[in-house]
Amino acid sequence: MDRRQEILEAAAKSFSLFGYKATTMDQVAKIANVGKGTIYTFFANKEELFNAIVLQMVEEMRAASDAATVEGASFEQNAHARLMQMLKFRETHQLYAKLIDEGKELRTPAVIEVLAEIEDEIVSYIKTKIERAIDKGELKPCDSELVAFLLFKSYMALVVDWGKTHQDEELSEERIAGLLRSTIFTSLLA
Amino acid sequence: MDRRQEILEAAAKSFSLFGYKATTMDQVAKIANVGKGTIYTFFANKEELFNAIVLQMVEEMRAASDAATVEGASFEQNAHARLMQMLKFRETHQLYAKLIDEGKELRTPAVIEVLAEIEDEIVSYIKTKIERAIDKGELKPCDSELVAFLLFKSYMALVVDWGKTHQDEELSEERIAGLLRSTIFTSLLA
DNA sequence: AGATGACCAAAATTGTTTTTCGGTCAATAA
DNA sequence: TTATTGACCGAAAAACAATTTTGGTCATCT
Repeated sequence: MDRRQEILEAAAKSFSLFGYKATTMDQVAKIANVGKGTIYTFFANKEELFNAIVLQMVEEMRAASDAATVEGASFEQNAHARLMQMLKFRETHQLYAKLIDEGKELRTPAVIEVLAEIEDEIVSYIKTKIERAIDKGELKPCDSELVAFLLFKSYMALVVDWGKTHQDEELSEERIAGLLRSTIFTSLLA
Repeated sequence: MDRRQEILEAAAKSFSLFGYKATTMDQVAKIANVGKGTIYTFFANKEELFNAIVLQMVEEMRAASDAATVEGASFEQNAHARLMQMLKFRETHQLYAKLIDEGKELRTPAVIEVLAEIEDEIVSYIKTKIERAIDKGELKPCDSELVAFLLFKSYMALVVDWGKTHQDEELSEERIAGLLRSTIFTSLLA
């Protein structure tokens, strides 16, 4: 068997279960059935191992988001589906949920950093989708970077933040879709 | 002189300078030139004294925001001016800046709570402005609560969050105004 | 009757000891 | 020769103990 793969799987399991800080290299070595030193022949240090795992997760998210896309549907429909899909990952995906919690509670720097990178990744993913829609003539030209940022932040606010100020009553997906349709999305149409 | 007023001024000074946690009741008593026990004849405890000070600040903000309003200007212009005004308070107003920092770094619960209340206050202030504009026929009917929330979060994202992911290069006010004009604001017009 | 500051328990801070953990590398195995 | 290992190390964290600070009270004094 591939030792590198064994290590990746063990690390993914441990980070998902215990988070970054509470995962020890001894722990990972034991789960992977390798000596601790072996890990360091594949990964320079704990943080690089962690980054590798997170990269895997980002790919999973991208795949899930692409899967939520409907060929031939409007930009609005697809953008909505993709953003909702990615935001659901925050609660659904064990590792993601764990990292969000650890970032908030423990303030682990490596985790905070990686969470910011994930969000950047999402924004630039949205940005490419906007640019493609502009090329197709579906949207009118705009500052795609800013619009992607605004869209992401808006969804975050409605999906994640709203519940915190309104006794955890989360907004229905329909209400979110309706609000954004009548504000941001229509303005973007060509 | 009014002992209650002396205490309020002393507390405002101390909270602004040192934050909530690092302000002691002995400190406030000394600055106000009263015995510590006297404070407790006017305020039930430290947190109530704190709330009284924050309430003063919220009034100041509301006044500053109203002052930024131009009679006869469009909803967009006034909403923009008011929101920018309130968001500038975050850096400008010594107490507000101190509290934001303390909430983030120290995590003082009383501070976090009060910061959330301030934001709620801002959102409901925007909400009333939206409703008034709808009544005047300037805006078409909408879910004023949600729109107010979205507007506030959008401004927060552009003014406060953008710099964090883009090496602290903050967006120009003109760029912010332009983006929101071409997305949210135009959609709201009647 | 209003104001005060010495006083108290609880909480925070500081100081000390013990344990844990990331990373290395000489020894070992293949 | 090359890949793997786990005992070992210093630094950092956790656990624990000792000390100080602080919000709040109340008997005393204007």
